[in-house]
Amino acid sequence: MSKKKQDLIVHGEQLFYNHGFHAIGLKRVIKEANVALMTLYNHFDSKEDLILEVLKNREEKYFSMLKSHVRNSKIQSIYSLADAHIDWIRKHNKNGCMFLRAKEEFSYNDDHEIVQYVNEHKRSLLAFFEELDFNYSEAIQLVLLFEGATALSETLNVDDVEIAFIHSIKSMDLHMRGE
Amino acid sequence: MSKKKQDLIVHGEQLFYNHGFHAIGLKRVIKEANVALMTLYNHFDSKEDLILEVLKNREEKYFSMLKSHVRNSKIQSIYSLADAHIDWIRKHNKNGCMFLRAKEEFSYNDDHEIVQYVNEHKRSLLAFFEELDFNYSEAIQLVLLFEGATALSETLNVDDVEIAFIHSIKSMDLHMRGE
DNA sequence: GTATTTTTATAATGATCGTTCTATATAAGA
DNA sequence: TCTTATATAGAACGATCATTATAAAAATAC
Repeated sequence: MSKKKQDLIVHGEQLFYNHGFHAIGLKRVIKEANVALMTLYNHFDSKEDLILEVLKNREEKYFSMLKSHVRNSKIQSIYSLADAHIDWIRKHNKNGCMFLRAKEEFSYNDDHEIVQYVNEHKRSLLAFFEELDFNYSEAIQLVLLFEGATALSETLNVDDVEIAFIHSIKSMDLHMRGE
Repeated sequence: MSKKKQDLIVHGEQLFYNHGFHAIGLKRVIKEANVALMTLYNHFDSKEDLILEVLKNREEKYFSMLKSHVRNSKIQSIYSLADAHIDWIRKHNKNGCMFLRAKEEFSYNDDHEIVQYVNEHKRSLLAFFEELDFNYSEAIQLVLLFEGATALSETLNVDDVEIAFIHSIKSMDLHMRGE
């Protein structure tokens, strides 16, 4: 991938995530990426096309991070994944889930490519847990806890969120074993 | 409160919630509320002032709903509150938490009145659970589950979310009793 | 019924938006 | 060296944005 294109994606991700998709204009993106406007339109069809590529790039980073934390047993995996998710929040997610934010901002049209992409992304997360041999109900519970940790970190101290998050995972773990 | 002002708040809430704060212009709000532009500016200082009043109105509705579901014991209360929260999601929250969305869209400035208000709102929710005699750790866990249910309902079937949500509450309940 | 307040429609402000066009400059490959 | 692809700056497009100004119409109060 072209260096300029990469710059646009990297700085686009930062700006869109920190300020919102509608709030950030392309002028700001090209300024931050140090790229000419026509270079942006050379690499991307439109603003929404850029946003879509930013999201795809972020999804790839997140899932490859998750996959690197899978352990031998499913129980070991969830604690490892929970730690990794909190680390991710600390580094990249102080402002909520970027995918949900994208869906929210473009939800005026259910058929919108971005909306559909986010729906697929969340289904992928659910499928990821199911592939670790959690059943559907358990997988949903895990996604609920992951979403909760992300959302809660927007307004509360991440250290406190981490404690509650791990505590909830533990409760779920014990509950599962008890059955 | 004036009928016109009420209409602006009601329709503003719907539009801002469904499409985003930056994505919706005042023209759209007054059109939907059937009110003249100058009437809007007669009742509100600015767009952000309208947004703030919309949020305050929504907070009042949500908390009064929650309070009406408090039961005699804390354990009875959390199941009742969990049901009520899922009902609220079904009725008003298919697009995520409006308060978090507001914070996200105005987070370019931490000192922003809207950002501070949302922080206070979330602290109020935490305090609400603490007043039900849950300790700080338990209260955070509950808020995490509530946030998780709201976020998850954006992309997954609410019926499925409800099952996972109640299941998580149950796990937490049992874990608390076990100590 | 007169006075006062509220609501209305319309237009202008200056700014920014996404997108397109033109034309020039730079760099790489043959 | 000639060609081709890529990047640049700058202007223009039509549209929309929040906000303010003006002045007439409607509703309300005394």
